[in-house]
Amino acid sequence: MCKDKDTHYYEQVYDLVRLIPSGRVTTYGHIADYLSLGSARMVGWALNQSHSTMPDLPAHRVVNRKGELSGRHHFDPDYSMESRLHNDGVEVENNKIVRFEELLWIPMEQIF
DNA sequence: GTCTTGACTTCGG
DNA sequence: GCCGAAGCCAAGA
Repeated sequence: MCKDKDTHYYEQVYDLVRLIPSGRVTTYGHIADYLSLGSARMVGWALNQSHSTMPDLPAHRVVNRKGELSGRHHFDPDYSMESRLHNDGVEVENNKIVRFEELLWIPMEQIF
């Protein structure tokens, strides 16, 4: 870590998303709050760029505050979020995470 | 250089 | 409880 010019805020987002355990999900707001980005939109931008920089990023575990798979449209149709989440043991219904609050993974409480 | 859009969140009606 | 608007920061045109 602590790279000179490569220390972009997405790097922290990617690293945090990678730390998300299987079967768990998190929200943009919690990531932005933990990284002190100030806006959840920064997380969305980071994940948007992650398609080129970090294709292996488990972004399917990141959803909006409603527990909705808002970014599923940005995923590959053959590897949709529902499929990956279901593979992780997460139940998804109507593009929404079942028992979202129970599966919600907060970095501040887990790491800190 | 400014303006618009974007995988969001929160407040107000 | 649901819909509309504002706020926020960053990147692309």
